[in-house]
Amino acid sequence: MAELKREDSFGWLIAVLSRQLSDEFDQRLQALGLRIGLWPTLFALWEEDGVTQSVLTEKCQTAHYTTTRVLDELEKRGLVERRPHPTNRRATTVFLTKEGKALEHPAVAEAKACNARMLAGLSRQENDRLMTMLRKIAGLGSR
Amino acid sequence: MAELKREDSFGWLIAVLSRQLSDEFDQRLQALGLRIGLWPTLFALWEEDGVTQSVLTEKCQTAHYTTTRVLDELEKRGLVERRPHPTNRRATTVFLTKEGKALEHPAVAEAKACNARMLAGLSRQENDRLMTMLRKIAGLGSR
DNA sequence: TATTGTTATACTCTATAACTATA
DNA sequence: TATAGTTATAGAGTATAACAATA
Repeated sequence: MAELKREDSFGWLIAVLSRQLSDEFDQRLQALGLRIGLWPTLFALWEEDGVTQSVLTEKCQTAHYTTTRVLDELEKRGLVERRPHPTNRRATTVFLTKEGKALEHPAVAEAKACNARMLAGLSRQENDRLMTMLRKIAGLGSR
Repeated sequence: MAELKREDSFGWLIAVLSRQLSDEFDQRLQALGLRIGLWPTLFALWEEDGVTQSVLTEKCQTAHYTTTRVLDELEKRGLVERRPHPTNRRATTVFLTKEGKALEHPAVAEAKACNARMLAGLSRQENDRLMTMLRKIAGLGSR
């Protein structure tokens, strides 16, 4: 008999849910010609574009070389443009193209659908309580 | 302005927490000479050893080739033994060695410490409610 | 023909580090 | 010397598929 039960481990539950969510979301994004690896960067740009790559790196909580490669792919697909920074010649600023901007609505709709499906079994009150606690744990204040 | 806020997305919160947890847990396991990739298989064996690889594959929700490689590594480290199945000559049964069994207590202690640190900001009642909701979402009944 | 397990291959993510160019 | 970004390389996870042995 094990010393710990799976279902009693927060980490185990989070790992299971994370896997379920990323699988489902990745599949949904395929319908838009995207993949989940492109999502954090696109999302950050929908929040605010015209920022430098180092800003994107920080917002995505990823590594600078990952940002480089994701932007290469996004640029190749015509979703973003790299433009020289007006004053700092080392820096590059990143802008969404019209095509990149147009993807926000359908992509966010898929994200919302994904969340809704996962949380379908909870009441509105449970849903709110859950989100509040998760934000607290993730270190985002109670809001 | 974005159509969706990060902190309002269940999926985004789960992804952040999953990353935090796996980073912390992996670091804790290093102190025991383990890594996180070995954990699901070891955990399944602590629950019950002497099972076949296909059973482990199912319990770990992974792929059969992953089980093969993880067991290769565990065997090389002297934590498990593969033995022929008594009646089915295709199948292999997997047993923990004394060393593999001895790791359960310290490894589970790290898992519990990891969970406790993540949930430190919640009251006992919040903790219980959170776990109940997560189990529900993950499809594990309300327990 | 289906099952059990191994191997080959490839793609993504992650991590370290070396590199260019600018500040 | 530090910053911004690119590139090379390697380890780990994941996926498909081919394969051998057995049922």
